[in-house]
Amino acid sequence: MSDDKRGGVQAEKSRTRREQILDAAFNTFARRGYRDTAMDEIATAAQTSKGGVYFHFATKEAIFRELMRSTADRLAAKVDRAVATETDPIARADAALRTVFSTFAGHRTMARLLFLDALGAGRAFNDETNDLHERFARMIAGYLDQAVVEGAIPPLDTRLTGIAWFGALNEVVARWLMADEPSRLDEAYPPLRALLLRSAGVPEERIRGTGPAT
Amino acid sequence: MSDDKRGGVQAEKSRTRREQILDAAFNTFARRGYRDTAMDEIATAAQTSKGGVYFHFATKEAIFRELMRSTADRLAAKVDRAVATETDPIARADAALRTVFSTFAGHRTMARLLFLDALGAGRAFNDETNDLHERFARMIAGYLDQAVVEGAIPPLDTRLTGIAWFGALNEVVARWLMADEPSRLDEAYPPLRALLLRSAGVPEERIRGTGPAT
DNA sequence: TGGAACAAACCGACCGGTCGGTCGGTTTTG
DNA sequence: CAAAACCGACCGACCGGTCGGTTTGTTCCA
Repeated sequence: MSDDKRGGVQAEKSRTRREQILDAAFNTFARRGYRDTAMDEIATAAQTSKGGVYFHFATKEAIFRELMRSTADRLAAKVDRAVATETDPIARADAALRTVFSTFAGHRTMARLLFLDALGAGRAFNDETNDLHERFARMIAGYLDQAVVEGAIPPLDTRLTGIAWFGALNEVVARWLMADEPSRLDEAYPPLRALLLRSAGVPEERIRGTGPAT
Repeated sequence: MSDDKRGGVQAEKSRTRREQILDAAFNTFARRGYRDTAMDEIATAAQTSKGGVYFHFATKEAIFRELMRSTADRLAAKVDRAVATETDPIARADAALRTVFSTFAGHRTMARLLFLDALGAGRAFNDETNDLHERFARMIAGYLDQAVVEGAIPPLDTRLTGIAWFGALNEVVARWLMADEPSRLDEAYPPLRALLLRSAGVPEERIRGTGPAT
């Protein structure tokens, strides 16, 4: 977009200021959420004025968009690079997962910006959402505990599994809501069922065997 | 909270009106999101006035809270009931999953309210978030496709698996961000790794075998 | 070299609109 | 007639975006 080849002091300063603003916006968005962040805050944090910010960016949304994309770009590139160093598919999965984890562990803010969807609204919404997730994750974990006790599945980290199951379910439903994909939610049931059961160590015969008529 | 035993016409009407408001709020929140819903909208949709709404509820947040909780209660109860009809753990998992799916399929609004976290903010945030999820889900699916081609994992619905994996990862990270659990994100790596690999049909020996030293 | 002329970058007071919540008053019910 | 329920005009705070004006850097010519 901006291939400024002329390296004047002015253009240089401009680029720097742009980065300052992006940086300030990144931190503020990650800390206070999109809606609760005022343009004045970004301006102040970037040590400039609102007018200055609006010289570099058209709207608040534009800042957010650019931030989101570039951050995601960086993460995706990092993962791609890590994956490229391996050849075995499983080693690749390991590399990808480890890259994401270590990146987030080192940059909580990045994780917040990219992965905390509910951060768009204020505290009220956020807290309530949080409780809901916690609640369902626990519910699933409880059932998993029972299954372990009854010997239906091998012992495992039921807490983590509950969280992961809920996350997977949530995401599938969210995709359906947002993109109408699949057109009928039920279509996602068989593969998701199989995936979840497998993930808990249910033997393949049992998965195929007990499946309802679809 | 409100154990009104006296069954006067007044109290009855009051309860009805309360329900009306809750109902209107439910629909409006689900359609337009928390922040974008104005109290006047709720009032109008409930065929009353803002003053009327504020007679029954203290704040906007209180309405949302009650709505979220009661809706979650209903869903959880429904799942519990469905699960109770089965004894075999796998049949129970089936029942739970099917209940959620069919409930949501029949009540999209409920799904939106409960499962679309990003709905708290406006369109801008929502769209961007949506793109991000789509992007990473596709990325994962792409790698899974490779793994299938190379024969490392059996053929499966890579699209759905990509979505589910991302959802699981997202949720684990989100829990860490919100509740500091686990305190160090890395601690979630081994169990999540195992869970994801298992879900894709990687044999148990491979999962245990290739694991990094941690 | 100096300085006029021009443009890029920046500033912050201000505007327009929104919205949660309030309050004095009115209607309905017991 | 008292209490409950309801109404809607209004208030005050907030906030994204604008705009006229100022500062800073760049160019070019005498």
